[in-house]
Amino acid sequence: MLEKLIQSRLQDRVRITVPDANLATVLVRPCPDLKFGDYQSNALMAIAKERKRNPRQLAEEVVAGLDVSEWCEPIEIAGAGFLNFRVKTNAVTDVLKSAYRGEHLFFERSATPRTVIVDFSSPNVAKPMHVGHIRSTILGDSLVRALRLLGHHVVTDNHIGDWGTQFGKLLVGWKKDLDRTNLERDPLAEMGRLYKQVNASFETDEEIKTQARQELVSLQSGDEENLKIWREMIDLSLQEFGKVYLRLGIRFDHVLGESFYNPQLKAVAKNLVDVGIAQESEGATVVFFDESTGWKDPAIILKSDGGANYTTTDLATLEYRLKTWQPSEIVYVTDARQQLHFQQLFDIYRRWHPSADVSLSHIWFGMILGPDGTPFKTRTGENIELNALLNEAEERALASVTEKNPDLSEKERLEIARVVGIGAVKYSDLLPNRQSDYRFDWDKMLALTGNTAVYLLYAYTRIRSVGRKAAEVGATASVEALQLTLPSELTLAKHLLRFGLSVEAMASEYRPNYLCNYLFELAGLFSQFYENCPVLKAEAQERASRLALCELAGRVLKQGLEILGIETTERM
RNA sequence: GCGCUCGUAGCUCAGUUGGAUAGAGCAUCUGCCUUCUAAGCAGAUGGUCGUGGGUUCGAUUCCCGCCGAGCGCACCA
Repeated sequence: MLEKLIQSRLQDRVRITVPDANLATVLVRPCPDLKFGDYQSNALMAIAKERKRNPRQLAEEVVAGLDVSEWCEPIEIAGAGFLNFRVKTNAVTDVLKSAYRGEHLFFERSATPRTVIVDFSSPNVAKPMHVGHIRSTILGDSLVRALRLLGHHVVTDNHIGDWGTQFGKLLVGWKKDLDRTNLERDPLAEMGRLYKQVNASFETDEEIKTQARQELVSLQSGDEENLKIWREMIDLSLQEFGKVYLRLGIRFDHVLGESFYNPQLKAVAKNLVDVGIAQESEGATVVFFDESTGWKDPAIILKSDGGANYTTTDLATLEYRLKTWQPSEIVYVTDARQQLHFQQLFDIYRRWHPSADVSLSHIWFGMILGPDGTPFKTRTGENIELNALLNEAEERALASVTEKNPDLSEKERLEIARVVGIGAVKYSDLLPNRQSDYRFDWDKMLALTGNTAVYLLYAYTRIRSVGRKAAEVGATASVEALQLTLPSELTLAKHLLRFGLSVEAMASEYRPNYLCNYLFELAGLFSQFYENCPVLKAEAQERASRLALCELAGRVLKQGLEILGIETTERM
């Protein structure tokens, strides 16, 4: 919070001292080490360099006219030209007081809200969601939450895979061997069984192959019976996906699957040919790319059998979204392997609609690996189903809670296990840099020590426990009594002020790990405070002050976890 | 062959316009529960940031070469 005020005033001075400087680079950031101060700006060194000026001299010039004495001690110029700001305790206390009164929670809503479409999760009909969907789903959802909290208008659209060649096989299986009882009990398992069964004989059995092709053609040409079955497969799948999303606390504004765009595909392809972007090659309709891209192979728009593929669908989807919601940005959250596809998609779209004013971002992420460093699968090489994975997380969490706190009722332990188990899965997915592959490790994820959801949730329960005990003895928090005297109180308070920076950093770079690390530090600083500063045993004035500090730390921790899609619990 | 990403402590990983002595967790070792949940806290040990050059006042970060790993490159999505 304070860094924004300091930054704005610093920018004012730079504008006067160096009129042609790019003020967007004049940023105030937390110091890497508290001994330098609380906030710093390194911008003047870069500005001096561009102009071949002495950086310290420029710094002195700027600082001479810079008055931030309302919030800071005298500014220090250090080293090659760092500006170090040390905030006054009074200024920190004032921000805490306004937060306590509910005027803000250490972040500001964006002054320039954008409309952002976030495309994430996108499971395939007739297949259970599995580990491959975890990152897109959890990462995408947390980005949505962060953007919304900052005041942006977000549209979420689950672009499910409800069309494609797999339906030929599924229809054959459905008609030949559907077990209604199995279907009612576990629709996705039954559809998966049918698919596997047909698929197994597909390569060797010419008859099956022909049947599958015929069923697909028949579906695509509007055969009533096949359409009916297809719709039933979609309905059942959506119901099952809905159960998983409910467990994860995720909802979508729209579910417009690939099939929604079928009516547009031919026109899209024709238009691309008409304007000279697409051409025929080896029987297919394709788009070649400029030599400078280095992409030798073209993207296929229409296969030689006339069918469209996902580049075409994605182009139609893009058009529809722009027309329907006029977003300033569309964000696709998918795995790293689709980088080339999205680069090509964006390239084609830019050529197709050069004047479109929208930013297109592919937010990609790495793979989830098993303990041995290879892609995470079951022992038999199958994908691990998301539902089963969440079950195991809850079971493991339940064992942990039961061991640590056997006196709680079973009902309460089950609820805690749910929050902790789901939270642990989410946190372990959001903590690593999204672009790196990470190893899925149950023990690490649900470890009672280290940077885990468990640690953050435990810190939260300690805060809440202090609050409950205080209420029992009639002690109340008072923000007016707030005084930050001990180092651990002041350090904790200053960290609360940085909450907004971490949320903004997360939202602007689509990196939830920034917020995870902020919250881990917050929980650590609270624990230090908790060790060093008795709350309930303190004298009245101090007790009221510390209760207020606890309350604020609790609010920020809860809000931060909420951005990550993680619920909190009062006890554990 | 071309392209993308990566190589940081024994292990798993952070490292936010290039910035100040490179950080965390785990593991190992040492302390702290008659005190608000010890699922905690305090401290110690541990790194030529793959390697060789270059740009810079300053490089884990930017550029180039080399070594090693993963992934992707015409009709699946």
